[in-house]
Amino acid sequence: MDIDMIEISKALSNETRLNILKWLKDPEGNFPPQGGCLSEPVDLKGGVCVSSIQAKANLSPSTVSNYLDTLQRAGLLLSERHGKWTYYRRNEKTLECLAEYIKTEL
Amino acid sequence: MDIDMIEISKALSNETRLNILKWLKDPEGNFPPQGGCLSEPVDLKGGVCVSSIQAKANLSPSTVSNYLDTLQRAGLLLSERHGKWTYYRRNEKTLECLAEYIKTEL
DNA sequence: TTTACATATTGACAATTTCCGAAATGTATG
DNA sequence: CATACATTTCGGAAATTGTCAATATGTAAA
Repeated sequence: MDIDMIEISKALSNETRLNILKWLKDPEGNFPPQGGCLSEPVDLKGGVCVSSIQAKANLSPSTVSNYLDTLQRAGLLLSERHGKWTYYRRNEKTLECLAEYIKTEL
Repeated sequence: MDIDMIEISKALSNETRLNILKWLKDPEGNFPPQGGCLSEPVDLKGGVCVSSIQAKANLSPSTVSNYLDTLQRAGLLLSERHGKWTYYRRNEKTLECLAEYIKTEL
């Protein structure tokens, strides 16, 4: 796993994006139940759809979509599409690597 | 110790600033001997003066001075003035707290 | 105290980022 | 297929950042 420290730092240097990351630590506690409208039951792995995140962030859909993309490109989030919805969840692997990188390389 | 994650992330989202932080992990290996012009011998604690860093970064003095200030305001560097020179060194405490913060809070 | 040098601050301009509304795309349903 | 809805992409205005040259400040030495 390679850490693009600049990309990650840029992604983390915004309050809302930081909040999204924290909120997704506890999806059940921070968001309404997900996947209720899906025809087939799917394991969403704690993923949350864009509109739930958008409602909590209180920013426009396009901005939130953009933020989620930024976090994903930095490797901090994973996304999975089911029907109309895109579910985003944390990429714990990257977070672990990041902590390790800071401890040993930085 | 409180971590201002946004301030720190902004400071880290620039290649040169990231390099400065890494260079300062090994001051003896990366910079010429420091403090040679001081009248009294002082323990510089691995600190490196601005002009040495500027020479290695290959940017203008004002830019480098600015970058060092940014890193210091984020708590990542410490500075100490001796005579005409300002010696900058890493603030390991913040780095440790940062890694810990990412592991537990983020 | 005049000079020289190390660093910091200021002012300017280009490049990038933030954030939105509008438009486009994908997907399910009538 | 036509519609509705979730999300993404696009285009642009405002704010921030990158970077420098010029200027200012602090300090030591002549």
